[in-house]
Amino acid sequence: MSREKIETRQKILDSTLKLLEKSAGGKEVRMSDIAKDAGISRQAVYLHFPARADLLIAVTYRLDEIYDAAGRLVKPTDAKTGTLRLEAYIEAWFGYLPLIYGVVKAMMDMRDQDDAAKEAYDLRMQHIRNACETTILALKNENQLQEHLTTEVATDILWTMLSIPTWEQYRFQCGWTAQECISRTQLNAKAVLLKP
Amino acid sequence: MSREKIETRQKILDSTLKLLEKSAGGKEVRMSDIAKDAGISRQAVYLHFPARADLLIAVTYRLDEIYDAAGRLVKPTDAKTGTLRLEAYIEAWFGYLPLIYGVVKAMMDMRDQDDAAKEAYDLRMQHIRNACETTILALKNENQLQEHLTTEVATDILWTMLSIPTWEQYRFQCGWTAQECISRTQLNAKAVLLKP
DNA sequence: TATTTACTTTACACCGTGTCAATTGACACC
DNA sequence: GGTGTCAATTGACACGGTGTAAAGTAAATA
Repeated sequence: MSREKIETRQKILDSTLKLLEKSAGGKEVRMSDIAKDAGISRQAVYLHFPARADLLIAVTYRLDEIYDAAGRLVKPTDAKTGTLRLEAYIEAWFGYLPLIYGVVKAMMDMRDQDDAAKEAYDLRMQHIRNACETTILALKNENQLQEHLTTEVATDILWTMLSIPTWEQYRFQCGWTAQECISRTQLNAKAVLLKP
Repeated sequence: MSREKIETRQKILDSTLKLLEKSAGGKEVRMSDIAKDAGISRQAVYLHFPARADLLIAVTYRLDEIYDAAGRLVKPTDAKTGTLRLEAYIEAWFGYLPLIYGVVKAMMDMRDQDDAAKEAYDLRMQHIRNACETTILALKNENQLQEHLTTEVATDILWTMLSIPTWEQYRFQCGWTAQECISRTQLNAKAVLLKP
């Protein structure tokens, strides 16, 4: 039955997830490591996922299920004011990011070797950008946005403040805690985007 | 004579530089490409540089010579006020970065495969951070720094605003021009760091 | 003339990804 | 019981890129 097949597929996904989460650099997680962890042969992995990139992409979807990405990142929409919404979104995204970091990192590394990986990554980043844009629009509607900023430029700026490399730098180069990344980014975003 | 040797070494460095600059992703510049461009055998490259990482590192030094990195990045020290200095430094660094981007990118990609490359890269970033710190100190001395910011946190923030991934995002994801990267970052830095 | 130096050619080891073919073991259907 | 099929196994291999090793060449130098 294909029952077995589905179970093995899950095992592969879970093992990949586990390995990527622990060695949060992604690079030293080879197909053979995944196979070994899942208790199957390396070739069996290729039976379920034609290439490493496909596996990584599938893992990101699994991840979203597990942590309810949609729910988390939509919640800030409830906020009453634009400013609160800005804060809530920063908190939601930078609160979610640490959970998915290992996998995201692996995707990033894969980008310049595999077009599908690049596409999947870019799509995700585009989602973040859209969320940034609606947040900026909320500010603009309340006439809170700095006058010299167009919607687009403001979106670019917020998007970059919330980019993964920015977070990585704060977290690992500057040694900030995850909470500091959130609260300081909230302050910075307000300083840059909002009227005085 | 070792005259020949030195000349060949230069040829290798120049070819590497040329190739890295044009295909500004760095990844598809192989040792064999470099050799071909320099008009020598691949093995001759290894005669001069034990490994790819060593070659890349050597290229960064060559680059600093060519563009007078030291001169450029020290000039902002002349600025009369802390604010001017902040602006001058952002302009200097983000003006220099495009020139060296291809090589820097190659170094970044090399980082997680080679410890020496990582070390060299980190050292360079540390230099940037030091410059950020002295800039912040200048602001602090003039009592221009936001009260809620310690020197260290302010340095971290500026350093991250000036990080290569941040610039990459502005430049290639957001499509900003090099000049926009400079002027908008100047505005943002002032908004975040300076008292209102 | 003999040696050294810079480089060449050829060949190969290593690693990780991905492919292929032959085989095994389990279950299902009639 | 025989047949088919499906998941997975084993073992081998191609490819691309880095790096190593050895033998040969041609010119400069002592």
